[in-house]
Amino acid sequence: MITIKDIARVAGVSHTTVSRALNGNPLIKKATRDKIERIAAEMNYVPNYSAKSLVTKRSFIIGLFFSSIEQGTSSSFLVDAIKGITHILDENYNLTVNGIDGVQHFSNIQPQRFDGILVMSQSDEDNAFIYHVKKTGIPLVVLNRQLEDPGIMNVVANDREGVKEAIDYAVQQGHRKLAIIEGKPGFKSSSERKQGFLDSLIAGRLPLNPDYFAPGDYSIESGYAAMSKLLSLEDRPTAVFCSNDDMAIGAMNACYAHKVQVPEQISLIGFDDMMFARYTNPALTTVRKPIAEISELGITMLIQLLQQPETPPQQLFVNTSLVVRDTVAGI
Amino acid sequence: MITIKDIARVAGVSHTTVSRALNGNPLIKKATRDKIERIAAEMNYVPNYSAKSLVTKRSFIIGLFFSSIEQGTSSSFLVDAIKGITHILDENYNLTVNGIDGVQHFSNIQPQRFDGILVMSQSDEDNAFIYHVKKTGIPLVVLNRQLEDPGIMNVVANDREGVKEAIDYAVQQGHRKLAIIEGKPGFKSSSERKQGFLDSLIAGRLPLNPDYFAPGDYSIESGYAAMSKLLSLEDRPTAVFCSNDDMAIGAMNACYAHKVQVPEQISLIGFDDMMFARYTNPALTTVRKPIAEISELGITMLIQLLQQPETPPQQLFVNTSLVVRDTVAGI
DNA sequence: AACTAAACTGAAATCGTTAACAATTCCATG
DNA sequence: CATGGAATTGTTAACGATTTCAGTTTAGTT
Repeated sequence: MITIKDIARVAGVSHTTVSRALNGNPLIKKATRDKIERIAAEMNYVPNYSAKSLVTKRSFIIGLFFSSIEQGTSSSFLVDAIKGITHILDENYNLTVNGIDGVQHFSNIQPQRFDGILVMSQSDEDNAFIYHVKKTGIPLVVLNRQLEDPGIMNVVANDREGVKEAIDYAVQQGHRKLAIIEGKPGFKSSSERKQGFLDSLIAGRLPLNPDYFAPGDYSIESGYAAMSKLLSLEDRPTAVFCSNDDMAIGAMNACYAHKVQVPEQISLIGFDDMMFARYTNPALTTVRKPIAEISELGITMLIQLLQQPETPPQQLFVNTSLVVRDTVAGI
Repeated sequence: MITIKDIARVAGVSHTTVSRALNGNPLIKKATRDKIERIAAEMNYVPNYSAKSLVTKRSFIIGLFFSSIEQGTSSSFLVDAIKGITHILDENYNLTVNGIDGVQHFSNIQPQRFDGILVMSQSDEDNAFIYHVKKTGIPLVVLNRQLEDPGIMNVVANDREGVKEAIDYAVQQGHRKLAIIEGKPGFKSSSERKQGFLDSLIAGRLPLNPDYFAPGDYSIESGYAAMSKLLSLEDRPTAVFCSNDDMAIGAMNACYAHKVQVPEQISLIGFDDMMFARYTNPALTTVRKPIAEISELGITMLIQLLQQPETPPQQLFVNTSLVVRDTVAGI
């Protein structure tokens, strides 16, 4: 492996000059700089990042942390996030992917190891981790889950608004008996989406039937089970909002199993707009949650934070949008 | 940040002794070691990985490279791989996730930056990258795509066998007119699966109808298009093998659109067994490809390779298995 | 021509760790 | 009680970069 000293020898200058030339230090004369750059290129020089890190105290590693990657995180979610980030992040940085639940020792999370951290948070339980990171002083952006703390940079979708819009649409189509299959208890998104659902019903002065609130946990299976329960009701709802698309798919399966026609007999609305939503049968009407955009915005903010640590934390919202397909019928 | 020198001062020994004690060097007396470990724990010492890396020339970073993460890689694929790896990999290592198509400068891939590299390869085009890595001497394991080169550690599923088994099953159900929707041209998996398809037809002495070979590219859309073409044939096939589940979903949608009943009028077989395969309607009969197992085996081999660089490269096969659900009817 | 400020380059220290080699301590032995 | 080898521990020099501070050119003024 060749080092700046090798280059210095060839160029007939000191290694200090080489370091400066290669790092764009303005003190170096153009002629010298050009010569050094040429030689460095010829010799296929690549800086030793460990040495660089040791003295500059930067690791060139950005950590992306999910609540969990083993469970509860749907795959489109994870992928869209990674896509959004690698799309923006330049090649000098390495992106590492971890599950918070896999972090045994918080002590492994320190400034020397991560230049910045993105947390794709789904649950309040992430708070311990988030506050640890904050305490270490590592630049931090929390995505996807709205935080109470205004001291942390936060990028989220307005789930609540998005759901309200979708339910408004269903109401407008004539539905009066609306049910919800709720998300995983404890997840902020679950309560946000439920709130949006309630907002719409209340705005429309519709009755709230306790039977129409079915518990779920974001898994396909739970959607199936919840829907089965709703279908067994004497007074069935005419439309069901599923707190994510996975559960909507489970719900749709339950309808098939019970020989209930979608949307003729019951309407369905999902949330996320994952890749397959367009390809269910019938195609799923859902609320699009722009995870890729959230991630892109998040990494952009993080880079900003790396360059200007004094950037004041803000809370940024990304808009969801209603995607009308074929699972909601007019009444 | 506290260093081994701080600990040394407190413990009244030299920093070398501290280093040795903390690294399990057998030369250190038990009493001394215990004392040092206690102090280190009390002081919340965490080693500086940059410094460690600089002198040991190990980066504690494992790179996971996909052919692309922007396109062509289905999300369940990416996620299952990450899951499998993080499941095995211990916390001292960082896992970075990259797309080969995002690597601008091969020079960034050097031993000082990666202790080991896993390539989840889908295309011959990855070869340039793979051989660059091999040349640098970074321990390397290539997953998912079978290589010609016996000098590289390689973990793959026996796609061909798996497909043959699936087609044999369809034949056994009475099908004689079988079509295939092929995978992305240039991808090794595409030709392997096609071979498995051919193997079965040939073994069953069935005719090969050129109309029954429809091109695809692994995307849902291409499955839809290919199926539409097959359905428009005068002499339709009775069963269609789709080279992955995404295309099977597209194909199923085409059937719906053309009001063709699955499996009554046409049978469908997929490949991968992704999470949603169980939840299509009807549930998809498919070949399960154990990406998580492949990844786990791969990272295990890689760790082996890190510890014993002289481990001879081998080619390991992981078995696929036929998952019978509801898209293949008897004739 | 002499002087001075600006422009540029270099020497040496530093980051936190490991490792080669040297030095010390400890005990059993003669 | 000296002695010698084994068992421990310490000294010092890397590793490859950046940075501080000092030194040398260069160019501009008088």
